[in-house]
Amino acid sequence: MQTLSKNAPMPVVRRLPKYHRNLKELLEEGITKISSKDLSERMGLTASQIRQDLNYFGGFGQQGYGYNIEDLIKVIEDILSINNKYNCIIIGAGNLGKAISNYILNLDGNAKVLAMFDVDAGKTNKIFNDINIYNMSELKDYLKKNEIDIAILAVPKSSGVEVAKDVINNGIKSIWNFSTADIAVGNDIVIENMAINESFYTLTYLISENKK
Amino acid sequence: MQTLSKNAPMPVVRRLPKYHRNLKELLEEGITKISSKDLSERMGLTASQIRQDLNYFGGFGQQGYGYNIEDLIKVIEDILSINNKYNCIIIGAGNLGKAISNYILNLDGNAKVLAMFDVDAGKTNKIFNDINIYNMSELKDYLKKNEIDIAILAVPKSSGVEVAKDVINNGIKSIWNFSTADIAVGNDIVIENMAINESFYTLTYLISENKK
DNA sequence: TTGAGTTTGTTTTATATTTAACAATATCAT
DNA sequence: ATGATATTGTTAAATATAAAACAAACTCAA
Repeated sequence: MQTLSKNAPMPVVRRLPKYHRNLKELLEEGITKISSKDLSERMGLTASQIRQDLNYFGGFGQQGYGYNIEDLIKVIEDILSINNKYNCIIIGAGNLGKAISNYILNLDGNAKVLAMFDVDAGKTNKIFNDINIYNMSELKDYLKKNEIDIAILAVPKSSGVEVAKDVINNGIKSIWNFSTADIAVGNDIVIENMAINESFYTLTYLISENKK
Repeated sequence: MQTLSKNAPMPVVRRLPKYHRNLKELLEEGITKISSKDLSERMGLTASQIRQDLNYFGGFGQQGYGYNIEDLIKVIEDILSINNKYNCIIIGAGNLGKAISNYILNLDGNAKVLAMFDVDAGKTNKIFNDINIYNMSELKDYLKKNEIDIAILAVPKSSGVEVAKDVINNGIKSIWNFSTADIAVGNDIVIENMAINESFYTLTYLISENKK
C-alpha cells in the first residue's frame, strides 16, 4: 500500500481533510467500512469523485466491500502528514492570535505553539495557554535558538509583508497567513493564506446573487 | 456600463477581492490607470485571465489605454455588493468572535456587528467594541426584533450544526462559518465557510511535498 | 461451491477553467 | 491629421477537473 503522490491536483488535496473528518465521525459512530457511494451521499459529492480522488494516491478499497474506515483514515493522515510534529510560533498575540492558539490546542497534539510574539508591550511578557508572549524584538534571537516549522501570522495588514520577510530571513520555511496582506514568497517557501477578505466579499456577492 | 453577472464562475468571483485590493493600493500610490499586462505582473496572474475575468461582467477597459482604476474599483465593489449595508451578529464571544469583530470594525463601515452571543455566563452581559454580548437564550427573541443579514459562527465544532439550525430557524439567510463543523443548508440559505481545518492540513501537505 | 449482487480502479467522456491568439479600436507623439 | 504602438474584448485552443461508464474482482447468502 503506497501513498506516494502522483502529483495530485490541489482541489483533490483540499478535499482530503473533509474526507478525514467524515471518516473520523463514522468511526466514532461505530461504523468500520463504507462504500464510495454511501460516503458520497453523506458528503454531498459523487462516488466517482471520491474513488478518483483516492486513486491519485493509491488503491485503498476492495471490490464488493468498500473502504476500511480505520485504514483509510491512516492513509489520509499519512498523505497530509497530519501526524508529523509541527513546532509553531504565532506572531500577533491579540484575539486572533489567541484564537489560533486555542485551535491548535484542540488539534490532536501534533502541532504545538511554542511561543507568541507581539509589538504591544501591554501584551508581552505574559502567558497564554501556557505559552510565553515575547516582544517582537526577541523574534530573531528566538528563531536562532529554536527549530520552528511554521510561523503563523496574526498581525494587521500593515505589518504583514514586513513580518513575513522577517521570519523568512530568519529561516522559516512555512507560513500560515491570517493577515489580509498579500505576501509574495520564493519557491522554497510554503505559504497558506486564510484569505478572510476573499471569504467575506464572496459572501456578500453570494448574498446579492441569492436575492435575484 | 452594466455589471450584471452572466453567471460568472466561482473562481472568478473569488479573484475579484484580490483585484479590488490591488487596485485600491495602486490608487493610493497615485496611479490612475493600468493595463491588464501591468496588473498581471503585479498580481502574478496572466493578462488574459484578468481581461476574461472582468469580461464576465462587462467591458470596462479601453483599447490602447487600459483600465481606469477608480472606475474599475467601483465596478468591482458593485459586483461584490461591498457597499451594501450588512447587519451582522456573532455567535461565540471568545477570542475568535472578538477577532472577527475587530476585522469587521476595520472594514469600511458597510458591515456592522450589532450583537454578540455566548453560552458562557462569564462572557455575557459585557460589552466589546461597543457591542453587547448576550446570552444564547436571548438569540431567538433578538432575531425576532432585529433585521440581521449575516450570522457569523465562531463556536466550537460540537455546537456548530445546532447553532446554524437555530439561526436559520429564526430567519437568518446568510452564514459566515468559522467553526469547523460541516454545515448543510437548504437552497435559499447562503453559507461561506472559512475552513480552517482544510487550510491547516493543506499547509502540512505542502510542507511535506516541499521537503521531497 | 456457486452465482447474483456490490463496489472498486480505471478508462472514457463531458465540463470547466485557463491560456493563447488576434482583429478591432483607441492612444499619442509628431 | 496620421500612423506606429498599445491594449482591449472576444474567439479559439489547451489544460484541468469532474462525471459517467464499465470490466474486473470481491462479497456473501443459500
